[in-house]
Amino acid sequence: MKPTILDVAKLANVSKATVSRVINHNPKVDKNIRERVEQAIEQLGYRPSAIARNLANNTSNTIGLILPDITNPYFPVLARGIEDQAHRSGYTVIISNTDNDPRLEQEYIQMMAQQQVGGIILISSILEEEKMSELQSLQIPFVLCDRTIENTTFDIVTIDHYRAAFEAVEHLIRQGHQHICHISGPVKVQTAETRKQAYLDAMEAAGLIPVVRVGSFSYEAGYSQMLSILNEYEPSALFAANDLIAFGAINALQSKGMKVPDDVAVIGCDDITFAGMYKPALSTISVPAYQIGATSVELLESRMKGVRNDAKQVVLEHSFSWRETCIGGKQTR
Amino acid sequence: MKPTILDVAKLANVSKATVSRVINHNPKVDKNIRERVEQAIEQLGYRPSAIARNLANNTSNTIGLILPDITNPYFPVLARGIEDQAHRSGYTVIISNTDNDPRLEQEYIQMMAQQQVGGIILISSILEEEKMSELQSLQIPFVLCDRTIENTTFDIVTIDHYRAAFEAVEHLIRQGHQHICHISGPVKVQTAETRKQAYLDAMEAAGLIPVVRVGSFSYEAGYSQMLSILNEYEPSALFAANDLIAFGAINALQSKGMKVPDDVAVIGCDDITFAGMYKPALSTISVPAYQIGATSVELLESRMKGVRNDAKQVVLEHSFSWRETCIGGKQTR
DNA sequence: ATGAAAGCGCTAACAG
DNA sequence: CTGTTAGCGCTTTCAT
Repeated sequence: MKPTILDVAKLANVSKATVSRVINHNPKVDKNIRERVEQAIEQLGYRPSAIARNLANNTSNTIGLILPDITNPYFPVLARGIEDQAHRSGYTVIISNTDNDPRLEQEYIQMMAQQQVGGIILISSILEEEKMSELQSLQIPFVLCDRTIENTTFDIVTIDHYRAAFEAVEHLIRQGHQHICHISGPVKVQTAETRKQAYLDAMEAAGLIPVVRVGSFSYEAGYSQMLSILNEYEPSALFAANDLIAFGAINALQSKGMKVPDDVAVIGCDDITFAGMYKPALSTISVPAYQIGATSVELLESRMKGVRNDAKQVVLEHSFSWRETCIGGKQTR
Repeated sequence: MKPTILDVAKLANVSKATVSRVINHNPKVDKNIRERVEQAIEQLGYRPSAIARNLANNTSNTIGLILPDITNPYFPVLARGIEDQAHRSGYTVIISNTDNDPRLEQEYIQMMAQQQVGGIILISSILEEEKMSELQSLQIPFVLCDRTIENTTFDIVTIDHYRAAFEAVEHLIRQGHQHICHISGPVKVQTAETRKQAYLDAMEAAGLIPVVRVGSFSYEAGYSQMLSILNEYEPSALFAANDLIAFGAINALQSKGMKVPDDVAVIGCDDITFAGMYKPALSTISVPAYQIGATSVELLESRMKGVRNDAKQVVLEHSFSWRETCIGGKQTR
C-alpha cells in the first residue's frame, strides 16, 4: 500500500492536519515539527494523492486539450507549447483528437468538463454559434485557440489569419503575378474559410480573377486539387491554405514538368518544421504555434484561479518565412 | 454548483446507493426505479465525478504517456495510436515530454505514478537497469515502448530494431555499396545504440570498414554530421538512424553538389509521413508506430484490470519502404 | 501553533 | 431489490 497522510502523521507524531499544512507550505507550522514531518515524508516516500486533494478542494490540476489531429504537423508544436507551460504551472494535460468531427468534439468536451479537468483548451474549427452557449453552461474555463469570434465571453488566442493570408496574396500580386490560384482546406473549418475569403478579397481588390479549389488540409488533397486546377487553368502562383497542401501541390506541378518557383510560385501557411527542409524550401506564413499554446495556458490559468473574469482575446503576430518557392519578400529565415 | 449524486437521489426519491447502481449498470435495480433515476439524471444534467469515483475505488481511468518529444514526427503517430485505443477503452491519456532528460523522466514518472494514473506507457531510451527496479517498486503497471530488455518483468512493445537496421545495411551491401557510412542518434539512447551496433555488425560481416558519426535525432545533426563525414571520406551510401537525420544529410550532400541516389544512396528509419513527400522520396525502415501505440494500451489495460501478471513482450513486424533515395528492394509503397 | 471532526462525491459491504 | 453506513485521502473550519 502507498503511504497516506495518516501514516506520515503517525510516524511524525502529529495530526493529519499538520501534515497537510506542511505539504501546502502553510507558514504557521513550528520549525521543528515541520522538520519532523518532512523527515517522515521522506522516510515513507510519501506523495499526496492528487485525486484526494482535488476532491477535497473541488478543483482539478489537469487541463484538457482538444484538437483535430496530433498527427497533423502543425499541432505537435502547439501542443508542446501547451504542455511546457502547463507543467511549469503544475498542471497536467490530457489530450483528445476529434478529426474535425463535431460529434466527437462535443463528446470529448462533455467528458472532460464533467469529469475531471479544471479547464479546456479547444482547437475547434467547426464550433457553431449555438454550441457556444452550451459551452458557457458547462461552467468551466475555456480557451479557444485559432478561432476568432466577435462579442464573445470566451478567451481566445489566435493570430490574424485574415490579414496574414491577405498579405500573402498581396505579396504575390506585388511580384507581378496575375494568375494566382488557391487551394483551401475543408469547408466549415474556420481557418480555411478565413484564408479563402482573404484570398478572394485580395484578388478582387486587385481586379484579378480568383480560382479556388476546396479539399482537406492534406498532402493528398494538395496534389489532386493542383492537378485539377492545371486541367483548366495556367497559374503563375499558388496560395495554399496550409503547408501540407503546398507540398502536395508542388509535387503535382513538378510531375507535370513545371518548375517551382520559375513557372509557379507557391506560398503555404503554418510554417511547419518541414517547410524549411523541403526542396524547394517553402515560403509560408509563419504562425507562432508554440507561443499560441503557451499563451493559451496562461489565460486558462488565470481563469481557473479566478483571478480574472473578463474575456480576453489575444492576437499574436504572424510573420513570413520567405524561402525558395517564392521570390522576394524580406528574408526572415 | 454541479449536481451531485445526492441531488439525483433526492429528485428520484431514492438513495445515493441506488443512483450509484444505475450509473454502474448494476443489473439488480428495478426497472421503474432505474427509469426514474435516469430521468432525474437527464433532467439535472448530472455527470458522475470521475475524481470522486477514482478516490472511492482507488483506481484511475487515466493512463500516462511519457515520451521524448511530441514534436519529433515519429511520435505523434504513436501517440495517436495510444489515444485512439485508450479512448476506445474508456481511458484518458495525459502526456509529458522528457526531451530525453533522465532527470525529467524520473520526475514525470513519480508525478504520474504517485498522483493519478492507473498505468504508464514509457517511451524511454535512457532508462538504466538500476532505475528499472525503482519502477517496479512503484507498484503500477508499466509498458515500455520501443525498448528491448532481456529477462524483465515489464511489458514491452517494440520492433526488432537490430534486425531491421541489419537488413537495411545488408541491402545496401547487396546493391554493391562498399563505402557505407552511418549517422547515429544521441549516445545512450537505446534505439540509436542498437541501430549503430547492427550497422557495425553488418559491415564487419561483409568485411567493410565502418564510418560512424554520432549526433542527435535531428535534421540539423544530419546536416552537420554529413558535412563532417564528407571532409574525410567519400561515401557511396548512408544509413541514417532516423528520417530526420536522413533529410539533413541529403541536404548536406546536395549542397556539396552530390546527387542522391546517384552518388550516394540513403536509407533512413521510422518512415515518418514526410518520407514519402520528400524529394527525392526517402527509402526507409517502416516502423508500425500507430500499431505499437495501440498494442501498448492493450497490454496496459490487461494489467490495470489485473487480468494478467506475466510479462508480455510483443515484437511487431517492421517493413521497408523503398523509394527514390535507394535503388532496389521490393517496392512496398 | 496544533488537533478534532466534518465533508468533498462516490462506492461497497451489510442489513433488511 | 434498496437503504444505511462507512470509508477513499485530503483540506478546512473551529476549538484549544
